Amino acid sequence: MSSDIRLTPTSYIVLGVLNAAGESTPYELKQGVAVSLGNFWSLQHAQLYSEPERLAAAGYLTERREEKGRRRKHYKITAKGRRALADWLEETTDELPELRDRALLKIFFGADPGPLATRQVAAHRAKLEEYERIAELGDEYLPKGPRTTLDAGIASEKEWVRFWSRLEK
Amino acid sequence: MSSDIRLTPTSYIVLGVLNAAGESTPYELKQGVAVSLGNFWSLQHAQLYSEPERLAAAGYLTERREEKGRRRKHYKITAKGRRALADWLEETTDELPELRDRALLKIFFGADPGPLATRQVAAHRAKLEEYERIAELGDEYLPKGPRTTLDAGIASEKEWVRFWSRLEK
DNA sequence: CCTATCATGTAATCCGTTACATGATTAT
DNA sequence: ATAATCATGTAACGGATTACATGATAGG
Repeated sequence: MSSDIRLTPTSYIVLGVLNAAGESTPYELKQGVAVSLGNFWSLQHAQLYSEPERLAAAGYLTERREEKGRRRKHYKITAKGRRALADWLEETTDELPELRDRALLKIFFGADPGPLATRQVAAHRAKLEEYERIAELGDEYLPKGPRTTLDAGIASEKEWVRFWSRLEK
Repeated sequence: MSSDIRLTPTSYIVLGVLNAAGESTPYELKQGVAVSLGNFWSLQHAQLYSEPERLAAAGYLTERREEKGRRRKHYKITAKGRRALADWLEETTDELPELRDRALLKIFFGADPGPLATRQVAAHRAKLEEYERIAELGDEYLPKGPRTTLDAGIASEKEWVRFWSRLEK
């Protein structure tokens, strides 16, 4: 039973959200992810249908389907799921993120920085403001984890605004 | 002829390297990518075999196979390939990168920041030093594009060192 | 000469994206 | 009522990773 599968970041996102939110449908997952997580790790909505299925088949979630009406699927994390999540949370890692910035890739291959920089500065400024507006809400509205990642996002966006601004001239 | 395919960042990496380096084998591509590009956009070596094949089938590259010995494949960019690369380089974009940092993902879901931060600080410091050593070589050894992305990498690593250091206590 | 490592390639799998489709709700 | 949008789901495709495999070269 429950063939063992590889758990990807996507898996942990589903487990994490489900653990915090309790039983949810894929659509609710989507909502949960979009809010804050989506800013630094976005998912396609289709993944929020297929991934829970995968996890359920392997025993990390239970699946309950509505009998009538929309026949929606509801997922809930199991003990096995909670354990997997907890284990993952405890493991440290020295893996570094990659930038994977398409604009930067163009620069690498010799694109003219000027026009690119103009658009990138604008886009990063907009994102930064969005984050700062959320941060102003105050800590009562944000759990500690999301709050910290928001700080990371703000710091990172500030750096990018600086970087592209320098390139703009 | 030459069914049209979707060009992904991977495609442009192959086109870009091939454009700069001239005719190359997948292994040489790998070397070319590893050096500097690999720091912010890494690829699996297998992709450097399959992607050129895909591009060649669509007319962006020519493929020449050694008749004897290792029967290695040599790829060269075509006029169509150069045009595609040039077009892509000219297009600006306001697409933003995502952080996609696994360590940060753990933080988001409530992992204890301390132990994670310790390892991350060390890893980011090491990367930063590696970059700074390259930067010290001076601009004669670095084309302008790679030099700019190196600067981005340095700025970004500094920011991450600051971020994780703050979390460490 | 043997072993380890580098160089080279293919195959299989699987995850992620894109596309397609339809059932509910809300707004006009 | 009708259109538009939100909510929900499946299917197909393709790119990326992993695993497998073997030929060359260098070091002991």
